[in-house]
Amino acid sequence: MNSPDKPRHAHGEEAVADTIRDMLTSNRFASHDRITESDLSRQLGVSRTPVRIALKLLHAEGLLTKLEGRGYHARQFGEDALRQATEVRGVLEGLAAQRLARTGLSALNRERLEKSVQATGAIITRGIVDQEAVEAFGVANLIFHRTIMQGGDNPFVEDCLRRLKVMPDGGVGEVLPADRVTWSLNRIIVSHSQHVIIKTAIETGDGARAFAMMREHSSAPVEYHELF
Amino acid sequence: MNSPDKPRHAHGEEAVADTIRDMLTSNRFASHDRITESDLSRQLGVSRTPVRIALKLLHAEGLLTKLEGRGYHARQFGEDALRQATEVRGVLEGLAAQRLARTGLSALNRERLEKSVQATGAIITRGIVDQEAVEAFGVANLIFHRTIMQGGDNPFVEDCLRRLKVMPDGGVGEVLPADRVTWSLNRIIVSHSQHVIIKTAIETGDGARAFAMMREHSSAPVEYHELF
DNA sequence: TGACTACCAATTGCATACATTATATGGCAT
DNA sequence: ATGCCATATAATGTATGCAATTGGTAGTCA
Repeated sequence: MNSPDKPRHAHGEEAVADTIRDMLTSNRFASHDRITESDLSRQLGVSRTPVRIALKLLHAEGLLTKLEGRGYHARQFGEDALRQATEVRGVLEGLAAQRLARTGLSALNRERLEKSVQATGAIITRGIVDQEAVEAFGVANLIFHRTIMQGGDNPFVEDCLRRLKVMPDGGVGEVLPADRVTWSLNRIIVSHSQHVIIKTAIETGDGARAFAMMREHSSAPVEYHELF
Repeated sequence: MNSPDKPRHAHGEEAVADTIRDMLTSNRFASHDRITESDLSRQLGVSRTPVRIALKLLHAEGLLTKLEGRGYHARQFGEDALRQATEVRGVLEGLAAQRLARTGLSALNRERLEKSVQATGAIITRGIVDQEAVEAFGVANLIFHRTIMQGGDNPFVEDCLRRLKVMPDGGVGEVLPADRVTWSLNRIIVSHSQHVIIKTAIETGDGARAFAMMREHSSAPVEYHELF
C-alpha cells in the first residue's frame, strides 16, 4: 500500500503505538496477516525496539492475539463482540449513574447534563434531521455520557470503558457512524427521553432507576437498530 | 521480606513484569519511592530493556504513575479504591451471571457449580473453621466465580475483571487473606447461601435475580466486613 | 541578595548487535 | 511413501552504547 521508501515517520514511542492502533482499527490488516516486529519496523522506519514495545502494549489492550513465536494476528471483532461490549458498557455506565445518584450532582455536572438535554430537546423542536442535527446530537450525547462516566468518580469504571474503545464503534457515548445507522428523528426522540429520565433519576437520588435506565440506554444503538 | 541485595534472577520478559508486579502488590515500595529502569535492572540482574518494557506494561495496567522524566511512582490504592473496584466487580460478575441465566448452563458448568456448592455445604455441616476449612472454601469459592465469569462467555467481562486484579486483594473470587478477615462460620454460611440462590436463579433462568444476587454477593467481602 | 543562565547529572528513548527459541523444511531411514 | 530427525531460517528476547530531554544546581551579574 505505501511505498517502502516513504515510510510514515512515526516518531516517539506513543506515536508508534498510535500509528499501529490506527492501522488496526481501520482494518488495514487481514485476519490472517502475520504481524511481526521486523516488518513493522521496516514499514514505519524505526527500529524494532519501539515497535516491540508498541506491539506488547496493543497486545495488553487486547487488539492483538499472540501467535507464540510467529508474530501477532489482528484480533477480529464480529457482530457478537459488539453486543458483548455493549452489554459491559451498559452495566458500567449504569453503575456510574447509580453512584452519581447516590452522591449527588456537583453544580458543574448538573449544568452539563442540563445543557446536553436542552440541546437534544432543541433538535427535536427544530424537527429536521440533517448533517448539522446529527453532529449536534453527537456532541450533546458525548457530553451526557462523559459527565456520567467521570461523575461516577470511579477510576476503574473509566479504565474498563477505555478498554472497550478497542472495539470499532465502541467509543463511549459516541454515535454510530452514518453508514451504519439511518438517522431518524424517532431515534433522537427516544434517546432524548432516556436522557431526561436518567437525569431526573439522578437528581431525585433514585439510584435503582438511574442504573436501570442508563443500562438500557447504553444498549440502545444496538438494540433499537431495527426499530426505526 | 527479602534482603534487597538478593538479585532475584527473573529471566524472561513476562517474568520480569510479574516480579515487579509482585513487588508492587506486596507494597514493597513506599509512595514516594522513585522507580527507575536502571535501579530495577540492577536489582533484578537483567538489562534495562526488559525492565523498560515491563514498566510500560505495568503503567498501562495502571499500577504505576509516570513522572515524566523522573521514573515512576507506585500507584497507591486506598480503602476507597477497594470499594470502587468491588463495585465494578459486582456489576461485571452480575452481568456474567445474568447472561448465564439467559443462555442456560452447559453440563460442565452445571456440574462445576454443583460441586462448589456441595463443598461449601460440607464445610458448614462439619462446623469447624480451621485452616483446612478456609482453604477448602477458597477453592470452592474460586471455582464458583470462575465458572460464572467464564460461562458468561463475554471476553470483555473477563478483560475488565482481569484489570481489577491490579488491586491488592482484588482477585476474582478470591478470599481475602487471613490477616484482613476474621474467618467465621457465619461468613461461610452467608456466602454459601448466596451461592445457592445464584445457582438456583441461573438454573431457573431468572436473569434479574441472578444479576442482583451476584452483584450483592461480589461486594460481600467488603460490605459484610463488620458484620461478623 | 535575588534572579537568570549555563552546565551537569540522571533518566528515558532509540538503534544495533547478539543470543535464544520455535517452526518449517528437507533428507534419510525404515 | 511416511515418519522422524537434523538443520536452517525467521522470529522473539536481551544487552549495551549513544542521543536527547529534563531537573537540579551552582555561579554570575545586576
